[in-house]
Amino acid sequence: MATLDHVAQHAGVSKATASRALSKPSLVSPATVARVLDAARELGFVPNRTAQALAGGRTGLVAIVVPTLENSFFTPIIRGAQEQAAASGLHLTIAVHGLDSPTDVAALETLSRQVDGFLIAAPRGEDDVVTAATAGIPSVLIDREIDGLPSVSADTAAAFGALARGFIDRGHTSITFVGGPDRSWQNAQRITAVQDAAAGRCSLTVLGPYPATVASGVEATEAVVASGATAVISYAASISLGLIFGLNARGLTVPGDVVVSADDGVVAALGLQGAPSIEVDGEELGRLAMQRLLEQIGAPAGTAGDDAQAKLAVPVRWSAAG
Amino acid sequence: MATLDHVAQHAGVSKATASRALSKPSLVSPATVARVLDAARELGFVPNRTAQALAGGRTGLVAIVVPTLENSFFTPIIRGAQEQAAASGLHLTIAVHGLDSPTDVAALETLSRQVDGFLIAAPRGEDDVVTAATAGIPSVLIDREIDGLPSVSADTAAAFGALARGFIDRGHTSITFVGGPDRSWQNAQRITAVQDAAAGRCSLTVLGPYPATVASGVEATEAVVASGATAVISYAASISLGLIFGLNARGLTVPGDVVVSADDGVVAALGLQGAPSIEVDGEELGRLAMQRLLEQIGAPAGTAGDDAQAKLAVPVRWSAAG
DNA sequence: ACCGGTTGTGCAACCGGTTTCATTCCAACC
DNA sequence: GGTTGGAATGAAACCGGTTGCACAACCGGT
Repeated sequence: MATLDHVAQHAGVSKATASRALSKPSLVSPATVARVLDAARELGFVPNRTAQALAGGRTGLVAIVVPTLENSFFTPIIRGAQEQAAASGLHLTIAVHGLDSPTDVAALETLSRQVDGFLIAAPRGEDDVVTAATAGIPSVLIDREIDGLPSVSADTAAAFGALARGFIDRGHTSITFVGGPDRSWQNAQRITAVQDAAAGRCSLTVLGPYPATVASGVEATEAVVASGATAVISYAASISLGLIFGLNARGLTVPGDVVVSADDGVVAALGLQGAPSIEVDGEELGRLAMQRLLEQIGAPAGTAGDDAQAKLAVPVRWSAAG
Repeated sequence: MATLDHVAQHAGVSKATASRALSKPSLVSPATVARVLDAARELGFVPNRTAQALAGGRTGLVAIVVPTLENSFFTPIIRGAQEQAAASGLHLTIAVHGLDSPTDVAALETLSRQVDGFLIAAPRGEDDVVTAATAGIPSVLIDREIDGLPSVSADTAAAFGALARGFIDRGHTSITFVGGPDRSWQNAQRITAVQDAAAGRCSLTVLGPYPATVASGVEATEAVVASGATAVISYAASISLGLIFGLNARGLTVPGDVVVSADDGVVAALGLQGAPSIEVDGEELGRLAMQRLLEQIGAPAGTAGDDAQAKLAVPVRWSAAG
């Protein structure tokens, strides 16, 4: 395995110069840089990241904290973050924690000594727990806002409000919102947005909490039917799927008898005509968050914008009526 | 931040002794070990993994290669692997590659210099491509077998055979298998198993390839109906979900008119009475694979068994008829 | 011809552990 | 009583980079 020493020798320069030629070429004369680069290429030199980490004080590893891998909301985020990290030569490691217990905080504290930064998707953890976990290590929150911490969120609350208004505009007079975990920050935002949209114009039932699974959607069917609503806003694709199945099983058609919001994929897959869908671009969310983190860390990366708490717009689409 | 030097000083021993007391206590007198441990605790000493890695020649990082994060088959595997790795103090990083192109192999070659080992879930890559990627680095294949490489697979082929026999025993005379990617190793195994089970006893239609998504399951409905089968074996939970929706949309009940295999979760969620389900314990798969890898690397881990190519049984369940 | 100010380069220290080798000490043995 | 061998420990080399500091060469300005 070729080391920097070999490269330096091969290029006829010192180790220090070789190092600079590779990492800070501006400090070295162009001719020397070229010689070193040639030598490196000829020898197939790949810098040892561990050594770089030890000397440079950075590990080249960042962690993303997600409450679960099973919820398909997080996977595109991870993919986006991973790609962005890879583009800067960093590795991404995944920590699965709800960040809602002291154990989780302790685990993160240990982890924080081994990585350069955190991307935190912790919808449920208390503000102060999340804040504690980010102490002393560059961090970016995903889909969650806490005063004083940088974050990137999808503006689903706005989308849900638009969804409710859309339903009202289309003549619905009774809407049911199928909500997520009680302690979820986004869930609270969404409920507020839907309530604001419905206020005085339409009756609104708020159900929940329901976990984001198909089974849970099926289970929610009974309460949805009982609510008498003709329009349903669900917070997760899997719940919509379960709801649609549950409604069908009771002889109700979707979107004939009841309109259920879903995501683009479900609406297209099931051919739901006239149904609204919203879709969070999770990959973009992950990418943006990672960009912010890289900036904080001081790693090379395209610039992500400057507002500390960025909002990503979430489009609402109404599929063509049949 | 306390370093080994501080600990050594605090305990009144040399750095070398402190190091040994912490990592190879058998080489040090019990009394000294105790002193060092006390000092470490008092100072809140956390070993610097980067330094350990540089000195020890190991990075403490292992990578898992998966073709996608969107397919829910892989997420439990990742979780299992992650937990097992964490238990040995190692980090897991995720590389998303199909391992079916030269680019992927090059990316893995670079990655291989930065991690201690690979867990490879590459259903589609050619044998020799996968073999090339594992050259020179400890690797364990997941759900895929190639001569000469250690692997851990779920015996879904056996389960699918049992499923077919179960259908036949229950009087079905026409079975359709909805298959996955053409180049998937497991898919080939499964087709063979189903064919063997059906041979001479039952008519069999093999459809595919269909990607593992709900939309794809909906799309497959037409061909399934055309096949005239009363029993359907699908290879993925998402496809079963799409199929069930598609069949319902055509006025066919499941499992009344057509019985569709699914996984435990779907059967339970949808309350499908009398339907068969198979379920791969992905978490266990990931855990076992990681154990094997840790053994190869020489990291501390419980022993995983000794056959190089391990098979994990996949149970078939028939839910109670209504 | 002399000087302050870049620019380019090399030496050596340093990051924080692990490991080799030498040394010391003491018990067991002939 | 002298030798031998194993256990416990320390000094220092080492892993492979990065970086502070010193030094030489070269610049334009007076």
